[in-house]
Amino acid sequence: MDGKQFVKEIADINENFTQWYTDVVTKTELVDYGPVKGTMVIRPYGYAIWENIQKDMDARFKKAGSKNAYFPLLIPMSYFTKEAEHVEGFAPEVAVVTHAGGAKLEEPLAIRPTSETIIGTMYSKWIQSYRDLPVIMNQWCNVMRWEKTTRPFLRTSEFLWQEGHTVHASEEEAMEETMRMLDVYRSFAEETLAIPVFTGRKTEKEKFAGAVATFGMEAMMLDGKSLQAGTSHYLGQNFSKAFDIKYLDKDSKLKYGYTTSWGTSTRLIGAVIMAHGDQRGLVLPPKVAPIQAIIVPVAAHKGGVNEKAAEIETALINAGVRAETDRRDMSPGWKFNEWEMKGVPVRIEIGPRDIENNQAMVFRRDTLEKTTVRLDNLVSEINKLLADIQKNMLETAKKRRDERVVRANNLEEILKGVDGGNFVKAGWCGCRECEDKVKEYAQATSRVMVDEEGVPEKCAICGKPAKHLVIFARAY
RNA sequence: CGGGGUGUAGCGCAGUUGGUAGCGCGCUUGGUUCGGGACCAAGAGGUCGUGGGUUCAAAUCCCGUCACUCCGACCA
Repeated sequence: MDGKQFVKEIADINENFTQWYTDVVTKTELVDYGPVKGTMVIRPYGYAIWENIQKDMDARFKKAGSKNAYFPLLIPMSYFTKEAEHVEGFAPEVAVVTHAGGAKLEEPLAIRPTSETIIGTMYSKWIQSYRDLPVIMNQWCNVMRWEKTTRPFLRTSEFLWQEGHTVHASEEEAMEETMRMLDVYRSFAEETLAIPVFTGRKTEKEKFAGAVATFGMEAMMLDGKSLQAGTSHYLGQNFSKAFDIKYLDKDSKLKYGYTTSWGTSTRLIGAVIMAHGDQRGLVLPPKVAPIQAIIVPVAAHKGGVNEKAAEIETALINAGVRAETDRRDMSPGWKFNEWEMKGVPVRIEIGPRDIENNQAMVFRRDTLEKTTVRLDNLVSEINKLLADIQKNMLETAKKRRDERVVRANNLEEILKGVDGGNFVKAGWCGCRECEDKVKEYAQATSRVMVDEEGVPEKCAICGKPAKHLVIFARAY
């Protein structure tokens, strides 16, 4: 048997990307489907990725002055009605608890779809003076949005995320915070997930319900579609006025604060899968891979093999590598394929012949290259290799993306661009009608505005003077 | 919420003139194997999604219902 039989297990990545994705998340044991429609069970292997994401991102938040807290899951329905746009935007997808303790509740309770309302309520109690500002808090939690169609990680009824909520004394400071966190997300995506992203402001149509301005980061998936991988919202005084977040300023005047919120979710795991995967399955960036190096003993029944494998494992763990040894009683080929499918960045094969020659076979998942490494240098070589894989994955993804960003001067070109699996940059006059036209004609939406790259003269849709340079793409 | 598809062993499926359920993988036990999904032998595992109807007899025919899934409209 060659590798072909194995490859058949995962759908063809080019022929049916959706099926490929579903195969990858289930066959690699990242998730299982939950009993309630649209919910997912995150299995240990998938959850470990999330833990690595959390750890890395959390350190970046702390560095940016944020502290973690926790707010309740259940929010009185009346809280939502305080901000008009917010309630209108979220009402259709809020799950509501009507009964508890064996009786109907006086007031229904919303299962949080996001926590602006309850956090705003608490902030209004906590903030008195300009000395209390800024308030920068984040919570890691689950939220629930009753989506019509769902897909593991990308859109599930319940998902894990982090939501940061801040209050500032001035508009400038709040805006700065909004952009700072957007940049934290961008650097995290590139440095840790090895995913290049476009960041920029969202159009009115695409912004968060209740925000003054929404900024997002968009990542290109292997099929050329875009995934919104994180958002940072400038909320102005919309929420501070709705929730009465006021402080007494230096000039003894009572003023409303300016708030922001920012979030990323387990969708990031979906982004990693769809930005790096290949025909064999997952390809995980070393920084988030649950297992960075898998050791596969060959002919383990022969003397010294298991001992050598254990020795290598210990040395790697001591050097800070997440290493494991696969001691299952299965043929080596089976293990090779399984760990490749699961995206482990580095595989180390150790057998009698290697031990004799004081070496090990080392395989890297990103390029599928196999080399021999002397046992004396193994630990340092693996560490070097992991760093190189991390770097190479970003470069590869960036190159792939940059080749698929095109310009368009009219609707036909926009359609042609997205049909070819590209991101399309085009001038836009700023009106909703033109945005709707693109949606109707090309099934593509505006992702972010990247005005800093230079705004073209004319709107590609209506021909009137352009106000923005927009990236249009089909999106998840 | 509109259009299509599928429900049979853990997974993937086969099963029509209606006659009491099968294949591959996986699983268990024993043995031989082990450098790219090993082999032999013996096993375990099913109220055929669900409710009703027709019939001596239903996985199979009829009616209802539920679930899942794909494609559209809505969304991190």
